Amino acid sequence: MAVQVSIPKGTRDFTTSEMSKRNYIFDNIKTVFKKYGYQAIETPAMENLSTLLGKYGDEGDRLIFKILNSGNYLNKIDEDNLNPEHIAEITNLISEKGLRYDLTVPFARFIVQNRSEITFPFKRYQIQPVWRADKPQKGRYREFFQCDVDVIGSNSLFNEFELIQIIDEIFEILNLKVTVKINNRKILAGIAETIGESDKFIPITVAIDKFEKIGLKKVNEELQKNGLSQDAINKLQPVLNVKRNTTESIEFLSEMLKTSETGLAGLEEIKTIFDYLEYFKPKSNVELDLSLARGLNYYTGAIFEVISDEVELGSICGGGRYDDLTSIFGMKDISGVGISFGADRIYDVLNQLNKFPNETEKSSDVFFINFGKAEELKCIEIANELRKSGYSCEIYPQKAKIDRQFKYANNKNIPFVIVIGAQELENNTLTIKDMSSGDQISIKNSELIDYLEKVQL
RNA sequence: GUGAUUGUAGCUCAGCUGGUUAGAGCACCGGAUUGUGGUUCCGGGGGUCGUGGGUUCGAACCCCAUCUUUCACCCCA
Repeated sequence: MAVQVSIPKGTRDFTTSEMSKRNYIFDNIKTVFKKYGYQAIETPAMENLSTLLGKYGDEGDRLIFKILNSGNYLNKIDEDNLNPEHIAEITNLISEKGLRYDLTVPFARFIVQNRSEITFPFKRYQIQPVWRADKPQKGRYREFFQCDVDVIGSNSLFNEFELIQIIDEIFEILNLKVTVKINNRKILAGIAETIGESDKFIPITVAIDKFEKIGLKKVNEELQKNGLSQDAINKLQPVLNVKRNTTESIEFLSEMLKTSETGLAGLEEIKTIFDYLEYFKPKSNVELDLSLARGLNYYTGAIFEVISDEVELGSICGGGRYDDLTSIFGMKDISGVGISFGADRIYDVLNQLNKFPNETEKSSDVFFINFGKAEELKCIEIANELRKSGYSCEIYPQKAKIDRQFKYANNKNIPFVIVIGAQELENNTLTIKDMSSGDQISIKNSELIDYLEKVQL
């Protein structure tokens, strides 16, 4: 080969057919967001490192792509300091910008910076790529899209309920059967409190979060490794090893959390959400799942996760309430709740189940064969009329062999091909071929729109 | 970051214990068919075998390094 071309590790090109499928997902998600009054914002691909660093833990900091300063970025470097021990300080001197790692932290920055122009409660959605310097593997890329929808500046559990409605509506439109799992961080905190290990709350949530994946035994091992007493682990067993439906879980918790103020508050929140759901009756399963914890530690109240009932692929949507996200940027007491749809995983699920509608593949409704200058002019005239009526159509841009042009139309999945040659031009007719059946008929130019309506294109 | 794994034509892959001119299918181009695609037949172009080094009379094949692919862990969408 002449030149070796490639793209960076963990990134992808999207072909025309992949893009039409991706847009099918994005368009449907956006439509639903807008229907509930959420408005789009965008933030820059890069943020100041001071905005990003320290928000995702040490692990996260390592995964942020850093951007070299422009110009002579070495001019602040002292040669004596050039060794791996000083990597953090050196990084500070040569880089002050990084690519965004998620949409939530830039959103918090956005709120603080633009607070004077925002009407609270603020409902926004944001669909943009994010970047992580992770090692790529199955379902994990270095560049991927997040579709976030959040409402900030309102404590009401109505917002949690509305997000469940949105989840339910989107997956109904996409024709996917899903289960929405709900839990509450206050319940988890209450559990940690009642088993006497409040200070180990974070390791407990991290371990519980793995329950589905690694099973009870390994969760217990991990808890032990993190210094939980055997007594506490024993007390935790009934939470994990009994399968309960939502009602049973609520009963179980009201007994267990009797002595925990925080835990009972969380339970009340869960009850309120399920009361809303009594009226609304979602199509998806919505259940209280005590093993749901979510790794991200900025969540403080309700947490959500959505999994496909038909394909095992991890969570395809998740989120929760965070009471204090903007305080890291100096704006206190602003509570928010939001969820993020994993477009890449939803794509994989739809693809595996073959649930993309066929028309997402189609490029145009009608294709015109080009026979030469005179015929081409006629085609332009008819094509413009079709476009006015809402049909998409294209004319082959130059005279070429007929079979070549038909092949082109076939490869682009165009359902109808119109042939206007010397004969048709003379009689003011056109020949239209239905590419799926192979039938073709000759009709008057004026009958074309009627014909297309009849075949319900 | 730790441990495996992959790389041969645009794509998917064959290629024997190392042996001289590296193959197939699909795609592409031309023809059978100068107004008919998706099915048929014939022909054609396209590869310094990821890259660099080493062993050998001889390397796609063995050794080392490096990049890349995929996967598990960590973490996460």
